[in-house]
Amino acid sequence: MARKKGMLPAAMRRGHDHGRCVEEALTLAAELCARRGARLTELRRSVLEFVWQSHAPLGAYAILDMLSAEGRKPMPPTVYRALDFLLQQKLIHRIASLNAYIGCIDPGRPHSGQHLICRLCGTVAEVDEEAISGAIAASARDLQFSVERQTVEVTGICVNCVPD
Amino acid sequence: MARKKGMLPAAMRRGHDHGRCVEEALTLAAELCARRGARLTELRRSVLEFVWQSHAPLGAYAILDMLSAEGRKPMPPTVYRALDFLLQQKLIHRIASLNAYIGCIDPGRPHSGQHLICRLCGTVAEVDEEAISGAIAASARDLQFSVERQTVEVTGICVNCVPD
DNA sequence: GTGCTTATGTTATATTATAACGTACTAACT
DNA sequence: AGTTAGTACGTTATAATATAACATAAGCAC
Repeated sequence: MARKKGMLPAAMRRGHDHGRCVEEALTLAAELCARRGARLTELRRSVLEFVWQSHAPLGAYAILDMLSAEGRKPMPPTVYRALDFLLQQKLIHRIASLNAYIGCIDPGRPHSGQHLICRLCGTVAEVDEEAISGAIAASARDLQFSVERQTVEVTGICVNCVPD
Repeated sequence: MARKKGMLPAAMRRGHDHGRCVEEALTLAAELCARRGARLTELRRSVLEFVWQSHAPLGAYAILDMLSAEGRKPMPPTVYRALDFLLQQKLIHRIASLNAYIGCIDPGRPHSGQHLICRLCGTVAEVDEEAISGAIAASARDLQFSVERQTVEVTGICVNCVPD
C-alpha cells in the first residue's frame, strides 16, 4: 500500500484500472466489516460503491440521486446514516471544504490522511505523509494540545490539469 | 507577531486581555484596508468585531443574530457578503469543519495558518508552523500538485480543558 | 449635480443535515 | 417456530447553512 516517492496516487494516474480499485475496495470493506462484526448491508455497500466510483468527492444528495436512479428511493436520513456508518468504519472520509465524501484508500490501517483537491477536475488524492502528520503532532505537543483528528485539505491544480 | 516555542497562542492563554486583542485587530484591519483601497464599512467592521470577540468561531447566523440584537436587521446575504469581504482581505478565516468564521491573527503577512480546535470549549487557536506548511508543500511538489490553499484543522482538547 | 461603481436591502430559494418517530429486518435464545 | 432485543431502514418534518437575482442607496470621480 505504501506509495513510492514520486509515484502519483491512483486517483491522479490517468488510465489506471479504476474498476479494479473499486472492486478491491469493496472486497476489503466486506472483510473488515466481517472481522469487526459490522454489517455492510446492501444499502451501505451501494453507497460505498458510488463513493468509490467517483474520483471527485460525492455529496450526500448526489448519492441520493444515484440510489434513486437505481430504483431505491431513499430519503436523506437514509443516505446520511449509511455515510455515518462508513465514516465510523473509516471506509470513507468527509471532505469538509466540499461537504462531500470520498473513499478511504487504506481503511485497514489507522492513519490520518491528507487530501489534495484539484480545483479544476475535482479529483481528490489521499496521501499519508508522516512528515505532515508528524509536524502537526509536534506543534500540538508544543501547545499541550491533545490531538484527536487532523483535517488536512490542500486545494490547487493537479498534474493532469496543469496547463503546459 | 512570532510566537515563541512553548508559548501558547493568545486564544488559549487564560486571562489575557482580549478586549485589547480585538481593539488591535480592528485598528490593524482599518490600516490594511485603507492601504489597499478597500472599504471597511460600518457593517463589515461590526462583523469583524463580533468575530474577533469570540474565541470560538462564529457561524453566519450567529453573527446575524448579534447584528439584529444591535438594531440592524440584516438578511443572510448581507452577512455573507460582509464575511466574503473579510475573507478576501484575509482578515478572517473560515473553519470548514465547523462552517464558522474566526479572526485571523496576522492579516498583514501572507501565511497559511493552521487551526487547533478544542472540542470541549470551542476555542480555536491559529498557529503558523513552517514545519507543517513546508511538509505539505514538499509532499505536493513530489506529486506535481500546485498548491493554492492549505486547510489544516486539528480537533482535540486544549490545555485548559484537559482533565487533570 | 451626473453618472459610475460599490455596498446594502429584499425576496426567494438552493443545499446540506438532522430530529423524531414508526416499521422491518436480523440474530440469539428457547 | 416463536419471542425478544437490537439494529437498520422508512418517513415526515424541519433545521442550519448558503446563494441567486434583482432593487435601492451610498460613496466617489468628474
